[in-house]
Amino acid sequence: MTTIKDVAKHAGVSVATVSRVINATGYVHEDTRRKVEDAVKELNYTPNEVARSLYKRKSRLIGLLLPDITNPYFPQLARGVEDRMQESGFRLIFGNSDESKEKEKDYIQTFIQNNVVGLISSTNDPDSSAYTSLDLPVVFLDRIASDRPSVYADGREGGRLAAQALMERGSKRITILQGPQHIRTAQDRFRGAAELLEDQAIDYHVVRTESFAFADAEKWARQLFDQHPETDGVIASNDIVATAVLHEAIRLGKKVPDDVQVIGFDDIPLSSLLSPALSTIRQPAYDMGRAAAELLIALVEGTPVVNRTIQMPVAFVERDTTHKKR
Amino acid sequence: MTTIKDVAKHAGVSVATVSRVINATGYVHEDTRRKVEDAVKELNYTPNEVARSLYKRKSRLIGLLLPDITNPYFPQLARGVEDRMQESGFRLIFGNSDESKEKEKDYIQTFIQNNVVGLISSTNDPDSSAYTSLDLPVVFLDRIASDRPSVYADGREGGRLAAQALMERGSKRITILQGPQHIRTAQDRFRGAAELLEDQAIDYHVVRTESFAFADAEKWARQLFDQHPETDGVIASNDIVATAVLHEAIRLGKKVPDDVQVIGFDDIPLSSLLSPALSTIRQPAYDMGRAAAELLIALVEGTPVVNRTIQMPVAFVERDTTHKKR
DNA sequence: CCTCAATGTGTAACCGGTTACAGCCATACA
DNA sequence: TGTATGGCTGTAACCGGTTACACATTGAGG
Repeated sequence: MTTIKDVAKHAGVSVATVSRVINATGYVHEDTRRKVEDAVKELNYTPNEVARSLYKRKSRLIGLLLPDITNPYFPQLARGVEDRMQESGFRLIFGNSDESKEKEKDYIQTFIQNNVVGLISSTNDPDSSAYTSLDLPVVFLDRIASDRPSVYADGREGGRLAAQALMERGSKRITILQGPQHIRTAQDRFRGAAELLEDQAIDYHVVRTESFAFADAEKWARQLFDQHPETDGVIASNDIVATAVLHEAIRLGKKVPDDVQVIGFDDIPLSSLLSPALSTIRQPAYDMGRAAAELLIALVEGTPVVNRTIQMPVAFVERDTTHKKR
Repeated sequence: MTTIKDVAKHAGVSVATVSRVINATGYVHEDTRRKVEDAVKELNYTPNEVARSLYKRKSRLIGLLLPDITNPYFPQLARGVEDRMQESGFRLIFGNSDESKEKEKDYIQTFIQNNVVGLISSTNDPDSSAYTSLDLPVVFLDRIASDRPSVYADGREGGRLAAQALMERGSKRITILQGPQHIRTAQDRFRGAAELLEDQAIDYHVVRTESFAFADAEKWARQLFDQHPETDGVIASNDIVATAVLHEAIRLGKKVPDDVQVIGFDDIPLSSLLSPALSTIRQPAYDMGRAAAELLIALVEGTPVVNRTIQMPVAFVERDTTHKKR
């Protein structure tokens, strides 16, 4: 490995001068600069980030903590984050937390040990001491921390949109799958939907669900049609759960959307490929990832930030599990 | 941030002794050890990995380079890698290459600058100088580099299995979607299928395809039924492409599997959720990720390795886009 | 001709760890 | 009693950069 000393020797200058050239700081004579640049090129030198990071107590690394990259919603977030970070020369250290506090703490610990300059996390508990006691810039992604930087979609509005879509398309006996209690964004969606249905004095039922995993979702889908067989409209807590509902409905010989309409949440890539294609509330996951990255970069670089919490818009995506409107 | 000096002062010993305690090296008196351990606990000290890494010229970081985490096949690989690495205390620096050599080089560069101890890559060109000139352990994942460590599925056998499955289930006029020419694993699948059909003297056509993206796949699906309308069996280059074929078949009013059978490759999570659910050749993506991680760890730690190239088994997964066999 | 500021460069300390080496003490053994 | 040996600890060099500071040179202005 070639070091700054090699370059200095090769160019016949001191390491300080080489450092000045590669960082474009201080005074360097034009001729000297050229000599150094030639040496750098000739020796194919690139500075060791570790040494830099040690002295500066800052790296170009960002920690990214997601519950599970295997869940089809998260790759899009991750990609958005990565693309934006890459544009500004930051790299990602990545971890799956499996929603376990233990793992989260573990990762945060090693992130710090590696001098990351910031952290993007989709945690269920932004108020845990693991985060509050951190003196790193943190941005919460797809999660809400009232007074701290976060980027999330307008779940409340999403819930309303879903309820309204079903209503307008003739569903009378709606069942809402509530989504995990400990995930604030899921509860916002639920509240949005429930709220609107109550306003409109529409009859609805609620089925509690505990996770977003498909295997569990099948169970709740069964339970849904078991307990509320008269249901003619389902608002699922996300697209995975909606898919399970769709399958169960078909298994029971119900026609979708004629016997029962289904709406999901997220608009993961899968949704448009199902048959019937899933109507859903779209979250702009990729853009959310980018926005979070952008926000974090501003925080890291000390650029003044006007909006520390960014709420992204959601939209109803009409496909084939809901009636065409007129 | 508390440093080793703080701990040393607090415990009334030298930094060397503290270092010995936390690394369990050299001689340390039992009483001293306890004092140091207490100080560590009290100050909540964890060693700075960056400083360590600088002196040792080795970190606990691994580079992971995938084409696109947004493609549903890769998260499973990534997760496998991550889980195994995590078990041995390694962290991942992650990047999407988009199959661009430029980006690959860029990432490899910064991986090196961060003293990663190894690299796992799904590159299309393992023989590029970017890899051959590297003096880091590299494991190629889902890609084949004849003489260098790699983990991949048996595509040839997969192709054969696919062809055989269609044949046994009565397809007479089979079309194979060839898959990108520059991806060796895709060509192996193709060759396996073509091989078997030739052996059995079965009539088949080939449609060339250039990528795995869904948007492109729709185009080729159209082309397929356009050029070879009599096709009664399709071997797709992967599940994404198979999904597009499935959609096109349904759009054309063809019954699947009665008019045309379809087989994919990969068995991504999506496949079982489609209706009809997609029959496919399964690659054990998660396990492949784990295996690659395991191999790399052995390489990094200098453990003797017997098999530097690991070929994982594939299997036919019978679902609803092929006839049930009797 | 003197002074001062701007330009240009090198020396050495520093970041936070690891480790070679030297030195000290206690015990064992001749 | 002298000496070798093992146990234990501290000092300081080192990893590869950055930067404070000192110093030299040059040209402008009085």
